[in-house]
Amino acid sequence: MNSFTEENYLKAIFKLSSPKVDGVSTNAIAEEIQTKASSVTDMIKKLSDKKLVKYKKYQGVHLTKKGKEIAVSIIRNHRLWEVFLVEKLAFKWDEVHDFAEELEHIRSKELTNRLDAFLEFPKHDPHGDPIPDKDGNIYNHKDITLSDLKSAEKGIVVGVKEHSKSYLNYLESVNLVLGAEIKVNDVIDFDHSMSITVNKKKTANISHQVSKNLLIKKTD
Amino acid sequence: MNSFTEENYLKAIFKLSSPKVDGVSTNAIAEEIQTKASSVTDMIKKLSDKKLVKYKKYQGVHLTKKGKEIAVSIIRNHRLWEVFLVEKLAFKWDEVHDFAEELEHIRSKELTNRLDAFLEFPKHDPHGDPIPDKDGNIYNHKDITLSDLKSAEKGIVVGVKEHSKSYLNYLESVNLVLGAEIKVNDVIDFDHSMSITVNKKKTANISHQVSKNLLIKKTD
DNA sequence: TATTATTTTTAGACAAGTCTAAAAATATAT
DNA sequence: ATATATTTTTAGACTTGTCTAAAAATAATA
Ligand SMILES: [Mn+2]
Ligand SMILES: [Mn+2]
Ligand SMILES: [Mn+2]
Ligand SMILES: [Mn+2]
Repeated sequence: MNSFTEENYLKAIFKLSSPKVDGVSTNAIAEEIQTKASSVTDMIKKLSDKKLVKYKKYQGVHLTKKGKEIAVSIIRNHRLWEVFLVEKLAFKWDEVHDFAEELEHIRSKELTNRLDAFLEFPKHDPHGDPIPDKDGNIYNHKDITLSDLKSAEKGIVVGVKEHSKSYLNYLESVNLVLGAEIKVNDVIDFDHSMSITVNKKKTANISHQVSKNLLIKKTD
Repeated sequence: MNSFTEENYLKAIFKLSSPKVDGVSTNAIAEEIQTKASSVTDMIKKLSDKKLVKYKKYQGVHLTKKGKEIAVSIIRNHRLWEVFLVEKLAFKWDEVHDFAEELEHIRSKELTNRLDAFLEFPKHDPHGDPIPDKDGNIYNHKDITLSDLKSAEKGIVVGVKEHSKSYLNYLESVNLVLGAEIKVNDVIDFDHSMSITVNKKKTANISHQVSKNLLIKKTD
């Protein structure tokens, strides 16, 4: 078995991995996990001994098949518990992440699958992130953000790239929740801020900082 | 905040405390928590520094008000999650304890109270143990066991004193689940085994080992 | 009461995970 | 290509919780 700490490192490495980067850097992991680079090096060695990552000094780190499986199963747990907390216990989308950070470490295929069934196999968590299926497949939606839209284009909010309480609270205050319909009225060249209409009713002015973190599915 | 380890010690001390014993012994705690007496002494000192227990060398240990509050809140969590796992995720009563041992440490009054509400404020967990209310009050049922009944007396199963998988499995195989109606047909003097009728249908022979761990509410 | 047995505590060591400070490797700039 | 800056690793220390072996205190027995 692996400690919570080990699991959190695997999750961080998974999050930082992408086809673009060949090997996740020590510093990036340290930043993600809020610790020192020296601590990361120590842990990487341990994970490497356990064959959960592939590691060559100074060359960055890759998850092995086994390491990736564990990371994905934790993410599946995390997102399912977030759905539970919102759908069944009536928490708001900005209140559930920290609980899920703890619940995700209770790792049992049986428990996870039953929770999944109880929730009626949700496809996305309360922030629009895709929930890996029981075989570990993740169906990411393509990465279009509100900031990619031009004047007069329309879309539906399908997710957020930033999960902070303050961001989520702000979104709610302007009705930019999952499923909200957006029409772009105007984009300011200078700072890329935009004027939008939400659900055909309210008009709001949105900074680039806000629009670039809002995942959108284009309509029309 | 307290570590899982500290919380488990508090729970153990609570479990071992009773009006009868003045001070829980180091050895008893070691036995309960499956560790060495020397480790217990170390931890007791730490809990004492944190004012969660009252401790005088060689004199055993008492929970303080604060320590007791924490212990009770963990037990409340544990039992509520067990209800969730059985009622909502359709686990059996012998499968839920180990999960609850982990879930109980996610300590948030808000989460616990919402879970309680979602489960419609259950009074007992799947093993018949009382669930502390949100103010920490526990309403224990009086301690009558099947072994206290005499020939021809009747009762209803309200709980179990032993929680092992093997015991719970056995009980289920002879229909001795919570709510089962029992009539004692005969008690053998030699080994205190008894012949009983369950739910007016099945007859079973029950050893003393079994009957003394089955909590009963007398009827008639 | 003196002796023996049991319980509890202390002393010292170890593994996990973290940190700071310094050394080594790699990347960037002149 | 050399010097400088940045990243990464090592060395050594600290904390938490555990252990074994031995000492000290308490309880049981003769
Ligand atoms: Mn989250
Ligand atoms: Mn989420
Ligand atoms: Mn239990
Ligand atoms: Mn129980």
